[in-house]
This record gives sequence, C-alpha cells and structure tokens, in this order.
Amino acid sequence: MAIKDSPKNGAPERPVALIAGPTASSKSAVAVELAKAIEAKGGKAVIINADSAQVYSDLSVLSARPSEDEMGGIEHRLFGAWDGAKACSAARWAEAAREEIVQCHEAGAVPILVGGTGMYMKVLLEGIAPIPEIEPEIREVVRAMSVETAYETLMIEDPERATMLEPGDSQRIARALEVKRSTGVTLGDWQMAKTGGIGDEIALFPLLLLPPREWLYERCDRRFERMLDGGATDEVEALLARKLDPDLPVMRAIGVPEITALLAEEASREETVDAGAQATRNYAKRQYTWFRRQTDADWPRILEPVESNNIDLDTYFASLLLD
RNA sequence: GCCCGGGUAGCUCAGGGGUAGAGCAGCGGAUUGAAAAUCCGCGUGUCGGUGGUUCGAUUCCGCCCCCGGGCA
Repeated sequence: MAIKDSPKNGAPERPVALIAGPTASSKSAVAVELAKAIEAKGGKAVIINADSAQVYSDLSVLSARPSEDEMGGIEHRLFGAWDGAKACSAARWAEAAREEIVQCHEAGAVPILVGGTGMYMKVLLEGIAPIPEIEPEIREVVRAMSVETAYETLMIEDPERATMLEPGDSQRIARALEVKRSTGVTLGDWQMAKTGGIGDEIALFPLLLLPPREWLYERCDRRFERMLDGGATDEVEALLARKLDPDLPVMRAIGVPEITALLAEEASREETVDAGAQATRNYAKRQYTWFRRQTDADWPRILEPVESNNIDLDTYFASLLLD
C-alpha cells in the first residue's frame, strides 16, 4: 500500500526525502538503500537526481552516475536527462524535478532526491526570481567582455549591483549585466520575488552526509584514477568530437579539461590523475561549506563515514518506513 | 676526493646585514537562472648545523652535514 494512502499510520502527506553531501560520500548508495527499505514495506520509491553533472547524458563515468547495477532495480529519474549541448540550470532543473515529484506523489511513490548541488536543491525548495530567458545575442555580447570591461559596464548600467559584487566575479557580473540588458530590469528588482519553491507544500526528510574531511579526500583521490581506468578517456573523446562550446557546463565538469589535456598530450597520465583528484577535492571542500552553512540547522547530519548501508534508516526516515 | 649549484612555509621557489614573501596545497567564507561554476579572506617558518665578523647574521666568512650535477 502506498504511503500517502495510509495517513492513519502517521505517514506524511507529500513526502520528499533528500540525501545530500559532497562528492564521493556514498549518497547514491544510501538513497538506494532507503528506496529498497520503502519498497520492502510495500511502498514505492523513485530516486531523482539533484546533481548538476549527472543530468548530462554525455557524462556517465565522469559524473559517477550510478550504473544499472547500482540502481538496484529502483526507478531513477533525471539522470543523463540533458543533452550536453544544452545547458541545464538551477531553475530548469528545479522545474523538471518539481514535475517528477508531483508525478511521484500522484502515483503514491516517495521521491528521493540525491545529489551534491546545493543550489539546485535550494531553488527547488525556496524558488527563484522569475527572470525570463536572456536573449541569445545579448548573452553573447556580454560573455565576450573581459571581466574588467563587464564590471565597468555594470557600474554604469546597474551600479547598485556592481557595488555588491567582487570586481573579479566574472560569472555574477555577466549575469547581472545580461539580465539588465535583456529585461530592462535590474537583477536586484527581479530578486525581490521568488517563485516556484515547493518547500512549504511537501514534507521534507533531509539527510546530510558530511564525513570527516580526511576520509573523503582519500576517496576523492582514488575516485578520479578509477574513472580514468573506467572509460573516462573515451567519454571525453566522444565529448570533444561533438565540438561543443567550451563554456558549456558539460565541458567544464571535473575531469573534462584535465583529460582533454591528456588527450592533447599536454599532460602525462600522472599529472592528469593529480589534477583531476585535486579538482575533486577542491570541489568537495566547497560543498562542505555549502551544506554546512546554506542548509537549515535542523537538517540531520551524519558526520561519520558512510560506506553504503551501515546507517540506520529508521533514525532518519522512520515515518517513511511505516507498514 | 676535488669543482660547481642548491639546502628558506606541507610542496615548488623568490629574496636579502635590521629575524622573510609568492604560487600551489590546506583552512575559513560567499553563493538568487551555466554552481563539478564564479569569487573573497587567512602566511612564524629553528631561512640545514655550528663557529666567527658585526651594535645586529637567515643574509658576509670558515668548518661540518645533506641533495643535485660535473671532474677524477
């Protein structure tokens, strides 16, 4: 029996589980364990990707997308759902995830979000300013500017925003500028409103995996080398053959620039392994900061290493596991 | 054994008679539509050891140790 049909047992309406943490922290395995536990009780669970690299079909090995085997027979959605030629974004992902969640609830299934992209989760839960798509020509012009020029220009066109930003913050400067030029309204004005968040409409069951730094870094180091042995090179070769815009998110995923250098014989295998592992660690550190500081303080956190199924799901998801 | 280079932050190195500074790593932080992105902040370390010169040595000189390279 589906969970939403048995409220008398104390099961929540519109439940959403969320398992988040830095890269290489065993999130997927925990999600699958949880899904299996729910299904063992007669419910249904669907795992939804909340990782900005795993959304791309071009990145399987490099994004550590779960294999058929690792999925353990549980339905997975939004994994490899975007073509690398099209940039995903927090807002687009959130919209897709929202639809998946609605479908799950209609079908009486528990959606389990898993991933490491904090901003995606934040936008899904809290919403985001309803800014229309930027006109491509404007975007192109703004992107072609150097940071210095873009900052000086923003200082003229949206000085309020410019003073809020670091002069070196190329991405946010470009964003502010293209929004003002494309919509005629400043980013600050747009951001007075937030739409699309589902946080208030669902029963969220979050769990943060924040293992010891040293333990995680060691896994990061091993992970990249394993990717290299496991087909990452072929994956990058195929990606390069598509001749996509190098600024596209797929092209900037960890490992893509590093392996591109290896294929161009600009780096040795050892240098590539080092660079990839380093980039992975740097990324993991940023994720720690995000999840420690940008999530609600009452989200449960596991600070010990989680290998795969050595956690007591009942502690965190008891009401999802009622009969 | 002799001759050159070197020995300075975890790593790679710069500097130089008034006890020292970069990049990377690491740590902390930011994060409103490409976020695996884009940024911001944090630098005391027996300046290899030991004697000497000097008001003062990490810096100059002697000796010793260690690491490269060369010559025998």
